Amino acid sequence: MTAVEERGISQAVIGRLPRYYRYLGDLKSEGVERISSQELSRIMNVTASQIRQDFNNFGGFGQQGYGYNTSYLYEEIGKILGLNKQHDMILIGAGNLGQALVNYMNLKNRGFSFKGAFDVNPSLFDKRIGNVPIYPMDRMPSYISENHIDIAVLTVPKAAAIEITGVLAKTPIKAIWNFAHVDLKVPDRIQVESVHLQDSLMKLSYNIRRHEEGK
Amino acid sequence: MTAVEERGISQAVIGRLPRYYRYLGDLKSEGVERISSQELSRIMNVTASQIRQDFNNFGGFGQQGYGYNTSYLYEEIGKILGLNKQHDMILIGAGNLGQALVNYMNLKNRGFSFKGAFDVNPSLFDKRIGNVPIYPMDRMPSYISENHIDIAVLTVPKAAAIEITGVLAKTPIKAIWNFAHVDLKVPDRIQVESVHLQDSLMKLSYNIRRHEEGK
DNA sequence: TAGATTGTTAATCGATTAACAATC
DNA sequence: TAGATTGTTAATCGATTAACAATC
Repeated sequence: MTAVEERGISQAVIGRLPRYYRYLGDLKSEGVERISSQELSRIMNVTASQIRQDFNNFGGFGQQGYGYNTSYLYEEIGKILGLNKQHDMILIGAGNLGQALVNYMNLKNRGFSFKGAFDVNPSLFDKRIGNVPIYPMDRMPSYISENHIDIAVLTVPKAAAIEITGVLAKTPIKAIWNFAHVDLKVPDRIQVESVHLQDSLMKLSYNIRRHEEGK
Repeated sequence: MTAVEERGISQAVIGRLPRYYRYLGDLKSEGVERISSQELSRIMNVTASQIRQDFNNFGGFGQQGYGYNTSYLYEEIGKILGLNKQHDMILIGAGNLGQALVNYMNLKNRGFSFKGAFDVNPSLFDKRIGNVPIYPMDRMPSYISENHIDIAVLTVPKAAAIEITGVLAKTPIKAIWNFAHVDLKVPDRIQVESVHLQDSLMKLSYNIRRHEEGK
């Protein structure tokens, strides 16, 4: 796999990588040393063809007549996903959802770690979320520069999210994990991934209605 | 639009409906009475063709030479998404994330409302999340039947999620909104929508790496 | 009526699946 | 070597975009 070959992978493929990673992690901890695309296709409920095509976007990870080495494939997909690197994060908006994310991520995901939180509410400034201190919002830009923060996690209302994104665009932040119900406009150098909980619930609602109406 | 015509809408289309709904809601509250597919395409950054095709899956909502009536289109998409119906929900797993979701949803989304929460931790049983009481887990199945609960929101660890899904399959629950990092197996009559936060963050991580390596 | 814009068919594009030669 | 299974090309399928006739 060379850098050049990785050009132009579709988001459909990228979107499937975390799921492969999860299943391979499970197989690995079950002590499964090798797996064929056929076996994996049965477990994951996708076609073996798709599995082989997906992996081949990044070069050959398997061996004819043998299959894939579970540990090796797991590690390689981890590298593709950038999970071998440390990602330092800040929380912007220390409300319920934000606090839950900090507690959740700092326990489970070693590669991703919250270093600080920011809010506009002064009553939070002497508090912490677990070990993570809460600072006033206006210290956010300098904190990002000084502490080499990679990812800003946005858990603020819509209007605030747009405003703060403007501020973030002037910092060396690399990415925004957006939980606000709005599409953010950012320079190309900043990656955005949005979690639109309302949209997710609406899809569920659609499927309920559709099933009830017998379609 | 007849029931028959709605057969076989692709998930790609369904996935775009909440975004249309959001933009139309914004336009409506800005006082915009009509909109053409071309104008909307510019605002939403998709093709006008796709907009017209998407809407036409559900019948004609527009008028030649005029465009679409913003309010009417908004209401119709709302109906397609089942947002005109009340959805009663329970929380299963009253941890950080679960509590955040209850506080978040009960404030913002009138159609979706949490009626109760369930947990295995006895120290929570006399507490509430906002107005929502927390009950012992073993009362969950009877509560669902007696209170006609539509949606169970799963914010428990992986192993518990699988076990609880087995219990839910024996109740008249219509849908599961799953936040556990696992793919749930359910009977066809139960709809599942998963929010895999780890997967979302991994996609972001991939895009950071890819951008840094100049691809 | 003339202009605008939908609804809808046709063309294109991309993603998925099938097939099979290469090779371990 | 023979069997198994990948890597990869070809075929199919579905989704997106373009084009334009219908019609408000």
